[in-house]
Amino acid sequence: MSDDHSFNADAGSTSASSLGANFPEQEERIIQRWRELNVYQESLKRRRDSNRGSFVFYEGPPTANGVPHPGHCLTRAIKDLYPRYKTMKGYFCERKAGWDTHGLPVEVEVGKELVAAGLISENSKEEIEKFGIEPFVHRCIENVFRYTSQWEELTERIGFWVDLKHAYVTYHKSFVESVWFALKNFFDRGLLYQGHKIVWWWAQGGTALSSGEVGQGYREVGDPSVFVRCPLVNDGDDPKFADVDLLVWTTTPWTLASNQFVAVNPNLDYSIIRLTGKDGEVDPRALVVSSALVETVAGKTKCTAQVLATLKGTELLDQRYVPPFDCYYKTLGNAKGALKAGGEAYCAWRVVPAEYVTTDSGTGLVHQAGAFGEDDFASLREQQERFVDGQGPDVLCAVAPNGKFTSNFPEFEGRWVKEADKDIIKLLKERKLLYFQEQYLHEYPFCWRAPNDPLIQYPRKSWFIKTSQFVDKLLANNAEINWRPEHIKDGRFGNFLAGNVDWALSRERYWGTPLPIWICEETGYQEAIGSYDELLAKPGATGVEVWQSARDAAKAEKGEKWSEKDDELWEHLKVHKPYIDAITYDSPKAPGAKMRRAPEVIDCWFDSGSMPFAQFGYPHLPGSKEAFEANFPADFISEAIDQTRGWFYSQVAISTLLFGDAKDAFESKSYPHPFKNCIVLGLMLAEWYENNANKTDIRLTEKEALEDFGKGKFSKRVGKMSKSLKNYRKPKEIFDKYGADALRWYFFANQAPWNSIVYSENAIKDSMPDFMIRLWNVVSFFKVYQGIDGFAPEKELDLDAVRAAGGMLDHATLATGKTFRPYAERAELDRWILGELNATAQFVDERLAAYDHFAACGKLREFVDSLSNWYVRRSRDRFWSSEANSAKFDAYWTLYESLITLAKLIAPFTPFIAERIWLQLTEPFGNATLASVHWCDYPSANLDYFDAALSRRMADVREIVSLGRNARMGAKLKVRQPLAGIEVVFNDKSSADAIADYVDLIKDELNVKAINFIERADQYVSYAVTPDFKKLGPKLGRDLPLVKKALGTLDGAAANAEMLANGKLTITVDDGKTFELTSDEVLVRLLAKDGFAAAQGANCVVVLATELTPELVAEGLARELVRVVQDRRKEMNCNYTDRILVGIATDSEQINAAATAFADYVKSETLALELKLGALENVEPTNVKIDGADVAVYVKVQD
RNA sequence: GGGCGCGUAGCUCAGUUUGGUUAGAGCGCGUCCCUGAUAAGGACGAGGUCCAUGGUUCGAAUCCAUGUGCGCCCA
Repeated sequence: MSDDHSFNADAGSTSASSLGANFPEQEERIIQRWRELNVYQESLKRRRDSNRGSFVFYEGPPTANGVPHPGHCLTRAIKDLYPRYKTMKGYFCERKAGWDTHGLPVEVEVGKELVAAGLISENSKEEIEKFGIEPFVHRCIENVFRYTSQWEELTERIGFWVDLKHAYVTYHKSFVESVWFALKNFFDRGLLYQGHKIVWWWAQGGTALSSGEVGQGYREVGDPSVFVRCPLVNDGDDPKFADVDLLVWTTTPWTLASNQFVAVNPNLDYSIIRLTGKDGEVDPRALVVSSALVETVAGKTKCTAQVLATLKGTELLDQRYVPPFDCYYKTLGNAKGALKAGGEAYCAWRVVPAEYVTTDSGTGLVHQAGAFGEDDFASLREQQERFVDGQGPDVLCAVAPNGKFTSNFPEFEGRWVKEADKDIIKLLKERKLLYFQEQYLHEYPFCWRAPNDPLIQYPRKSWFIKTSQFVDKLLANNAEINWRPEHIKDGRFGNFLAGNVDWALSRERYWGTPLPIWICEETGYQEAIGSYDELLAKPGATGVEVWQSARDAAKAEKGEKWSEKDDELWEHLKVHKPYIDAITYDSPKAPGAKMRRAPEVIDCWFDSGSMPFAQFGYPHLPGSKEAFEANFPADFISEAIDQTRGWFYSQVAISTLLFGDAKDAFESKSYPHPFKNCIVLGLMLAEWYENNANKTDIRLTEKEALEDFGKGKFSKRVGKMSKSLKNYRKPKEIFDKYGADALRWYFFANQAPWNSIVYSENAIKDSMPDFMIRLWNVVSFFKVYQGIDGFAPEKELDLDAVRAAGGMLDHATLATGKTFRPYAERAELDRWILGELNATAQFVDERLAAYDHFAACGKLREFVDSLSNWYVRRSRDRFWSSEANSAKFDAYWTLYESLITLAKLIAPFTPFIAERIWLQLTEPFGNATLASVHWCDYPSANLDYFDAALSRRMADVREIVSLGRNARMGAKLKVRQPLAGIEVVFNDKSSADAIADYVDLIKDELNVKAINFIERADQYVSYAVTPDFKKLGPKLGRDLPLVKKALGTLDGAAANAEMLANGKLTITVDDGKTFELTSDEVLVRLLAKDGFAAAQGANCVVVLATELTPELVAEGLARELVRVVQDRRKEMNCNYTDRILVGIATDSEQINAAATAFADYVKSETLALELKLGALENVEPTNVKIDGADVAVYVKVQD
């Protein structure tokens, strides 16, 4: 590292030509440099013992078994921004990468492969088990890291600094054992239990589907909607319930055999009605329906209804009824159980309450079969809760896992439930229990792997974590988290927590963290195991040999190719299926019986939520306790909003249960944890072009669509990225065309991070000019003239002192430069931009500290605009002047310091261009300056240098110039034509005095000879007086509109005069009241009068002198000549310093005269040694028209 | 069906927490200017029922209520 600057950041550039932008190419070079110099690792090392302490970042683990897409670019960019910023602020911020490796997505991928290879016939559990769990799991492991290299490439290319070498991996033994530790803790505290869960079940395939899979398979179908009579038992002998049927509604007739309850909404009104048919026949049995639906229900069978009684839903509760089928009723109909509250009640076939029952459709009474719907199951659970344990209703289920009826429903035994619907309805009709049936259109899920198989809801045994017991704590923890945007806290996330249900943890699959529960084969006694060693230490533990022999066999097969990596892999495999299943031990409860593992694996979200401690192998690995303590909780995490119920929840839930903040937690930690700040990102959308004739025929760019489909034959679409449609572009395209900084800047600067963002090439491209390109042009400008003028800060500073000060070239260091003058001695323009620089640094730092990079970007963009379009533009004369005076050095030092500081300020946002600027500016210092801008301290602002009055003055000056240009435009007088002068009319003199120093600047900018500031000029302007609403609103209230009206009718000039004379104004309004207004309670605006070349702004009016004298015209022509010659120089690729000879040949006497009169001016502007009237020999002329005359211009470089 | 978010110029979005009477930016469009910083730059213009309705208020894009359209998540 002795020669840090041997790297030429822009090889091939020469001092007298500008630096091409070439962002992508230069970024690749910088990546190379970072790699070679270990810049990231070094940046950490430099902060290891920082007295600022550490800043903790958690990487939410992506799944590496898919290709990274544009959405991942966004998360990785945001995840990089804050750690970089905090590192520069002095914090030690490690960034440990991680990989999510378990779960169904991996299994599905592998299953597909096996099908494609002909190794299994279909992607089903049965087939996989036939194939063998062992080889299947091995294939899963291989699959997990299939796209690792693509991920690593993307990570490096986008500039995401993260420690990939020491990444945590969820299938690693240490990680799995950490997860076990947490689960054992939960089990021992009674928080992990076995229960039932209603799942979407693919009966033909014998497996449950995850919600994501179910979501893919919804289709609109027509299902039967049936209205069934259930006679009330009326054992209370209430006369109003005699001969009454409940009219019960369902859309799944096949579940009626398993009916257990009828639900009503306790808050609704119900009516008992008597129906009379069209033919006058009176129904002998009355019906109970929702009062709101009486007419609708009666109308279905064209009956008229007579209301016999109206009652509240609550009055129906606990009424017993006879279910449509007696499968269970015949034996259990009179079963009772003891209630916790005392007394006893019938277990089933009662009316129960359910708030979700509505009157939108049906009858307001809903059939409930606990086995076949989540709502139904919740009702069942609610009922079970009322009873003493074991005495309440069990789940009734007349359907086998294969989707066929069991012997409990003998009429239909062996028939597929969905197919039986029709015959079930027929049977109901025969038994006169069917009131009405119709078709009902709704969305219903089908299996995504077998699109003709409808899914059914079905109960499965499952392991749960009692998260619902901790709702208050989850909410208390959540309340302390700083969410960006804020509404997540009480909105989506808070609501989700408030409605918490127990976490269904287990999965009946193969590739996942095994559930660490061992069960006695005889007594059912259960134990949780916290680590592999603990397991082996159990009395009578055996079964390791299964793993051992498999490993030996693998080793033998691989022979010499066996490596350390294989050793590691097999070490991890120890804790996975099927090897872990082979391990058994002696049951402590039954002599001779074995403890065997519960066969399930766990939800992979539990893995990711465990990463705060599992990434360190806590608490088993040596040093893990220290590592965990030092890195808990995280200061910052960020993911997209889809993680609300994913990683955000899994982390908060596990952390709250495990670490709580009270005695019932494993170890008490104060809220919030496990993260303090979280930026929730919006969704990334794709943009594509769709063939109007065929919507699946798409193109990713407008150009391709135009070529392939033809004009007007396609439409632009914006929407979710879809793997199947392949409607998004590869990140690499953007990197290669515009660079990673361009993409990062687009993400950071274009919208608040929680808004959804379109991944659009045009949008990315469009966000470049006003920041990246403008900034680069300034750097390029600086380098060009620095080279010409030989401005060399490294020669003015003491290199040892530079090094001793940290090599960061901060203000104090630069101030020791020989020609560096204190700000106070510099021109207003310099003091202005340095003030803006400090204000910008202050603002950006403050916004980043508040996790508000969007606002920070706005400020940075504004500063670059000021620097480029005002500071450099207005300082060009000083850079171009041939004199080496202090004004020139001031300009160089000001620009140099601005760029150095700016490079540091933007480093977290656009790390590549920041590095490149830093290297460009510090290269000559050799190793006296830091080798990377990312090792620097983040600039600290000194607001003493920011003069608010000066900032305002400059804004006024810019406004005057803008108005002047506006007036020129109106008068059609281009800026190249000099004018005699302008008059600037102010309302008060102080404004004019304030900007008196800028007369030359304004004259130059507007190309006029003189400026007059005048205070009142009634010939040019009139005055409009309006109230200052903010001040007068509270004071005048209702009278304000009257005052406004009165002010509007005043003679503005007179009112203004009175105000200036007395400092106040007395007005009488319509109803005769009089008000006295002080001058700061009203606003006076100037209005330009018609008939002048003038423009009005907020504070002043600029009036142009439009008369042209022959001298002014001649000067204008001379400037035309300069422009033509400069154009020619550029065409000829002259160096900036080349001297030339110029010839002008024209018949226009005016032009000849102008060339003669302004020969010196033309020569100095164009670096011409000679200006000849007439042709140059052996030179091709350029023919142009100036002011209507033909002119031949000859330019030749002087050797 | 529930929850959350969003609705501002042709397009993409700021502004809304803390109400102030002339609502901003970029892109695109039009007119023009400038140019040895060139992946440039600048000025000006056209373009807005700030989703709708009602309310609070001297005053509403902003606060409240209701409705509506879209998106996301869940059912």
